[in-house]
Amino acid sequence: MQIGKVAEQAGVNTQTIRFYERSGLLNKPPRTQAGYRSYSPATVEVVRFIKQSQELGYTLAEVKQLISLHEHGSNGNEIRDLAAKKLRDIAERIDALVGMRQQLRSFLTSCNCGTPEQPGCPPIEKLDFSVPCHPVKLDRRK
Amino acid sequence: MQIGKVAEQAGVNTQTIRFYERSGLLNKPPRTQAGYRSYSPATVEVVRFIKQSQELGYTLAEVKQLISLHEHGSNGNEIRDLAAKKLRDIAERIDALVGMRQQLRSFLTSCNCGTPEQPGCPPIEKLDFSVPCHPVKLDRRK
DNA sequence: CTTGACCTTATACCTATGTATAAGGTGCAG
DNA sequence: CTGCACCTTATACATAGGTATAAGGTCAAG
Repeated sequence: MQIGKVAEQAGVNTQTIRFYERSGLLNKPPRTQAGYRSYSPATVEVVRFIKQSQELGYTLAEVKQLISLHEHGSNGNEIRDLAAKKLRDIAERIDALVGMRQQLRSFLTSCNCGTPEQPGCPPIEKLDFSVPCHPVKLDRRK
Repeated sequence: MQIGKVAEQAGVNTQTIRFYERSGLLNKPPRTQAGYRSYSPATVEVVRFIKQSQELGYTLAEVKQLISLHEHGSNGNEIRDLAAKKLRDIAERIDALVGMRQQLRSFLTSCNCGTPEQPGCPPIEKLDFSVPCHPVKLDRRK
C-alpha cells in the first residue's frame, strides 16, 4: 500500500503518517525502487490505534510507550500501570474542570450586575471572578 | 512601580508582563525618562485577574474580551454571556473526559492479560483500547 | 509524449502561553 | 568609579501535534 491509501483508510493526512514515522510511532517501511513507502495493511490498524489512544487521553509520547511495551512482549502489567496512571490523570483534570464549572455557575447565578433589579455587583466580595463586574478595580495604567 | 515589582506581587515573570502588553491584555504604561515602564499598583490586580480567569478556563483571547467589555462599560450581559459560553465549553470537556475515564476503567477491570489466571486478552473483542494487549494485531511493517 | 495524480524531501508555519538568551542602558551603594 | 541589580529590545526556543508549501520525481492512461 502507498502512503495515501493508508492515510485515507485511517482517516488522517499523509503528512501525519510521515510525522508519526519521524516521531518513532511507526516503523520506517520498506521502499519501492522509486523511493515510495510501501506499507502493510496492518499499518492502518496501528494508525487507528494511535488515534484511539489519543481519544483516551494518551499523548503521542505515551502511545509510543504503549507500542514499545507491546513490541517487547509486555506481560500486560506495564500497560495496565500506564492506564491506571492515565486514569488518575484524567480524574484530576475532571476535578479541575468541575471546580471551574462550580465557580462559573456561582458567578452566573449570583451576578446580575447592570440589570434594572441590581445595578451594583454583589458577587464582587465573594468571587475571584468578580473583577470584570467592577470597573473601579480594573483601572489600568498610571 | 517597576515591572519587576508588579511581576513579583502578581506572582509572574517579568517577561510575562511584557508578553501580556504585546498581546493587548495590559495597556502600555507610561515610561520614565530612561524608558522604564512605570506601573500603577492596580496593574497587579489586572495581572491577578488574568491569572484567575485562566484558572476558570478562559484563554487569553477571552480574557482580553472580558477586559475590553469591562472597559467599554458593559452592562454585564456580555460578560454573563461569555461565562455561560465558557460554562458550556467546560461541561463539554468534562463529558469528554468522563467518557475517557469510563473506557479506561472498563479496560482496567476487564484486562488481566498475561496474568497466571488469564493468559489471553478477553477485552480485545470489546474494547478500542485492547490492541496493545494483542501482539498479532500490531504487527507493523511489510 | 503529455497530463494528472500520485510520491519524495526539506522547510516553514500554526495555536497558545509563555521562557530564555544576547547585547546593551540605568541607577544606586560603597 | 566600579559593581550589581535592575531595566530595555529583539530574537529564538519550548511544548504538542500537526498542516502547508515549494520544488521536484514517478507512473499510468490516453
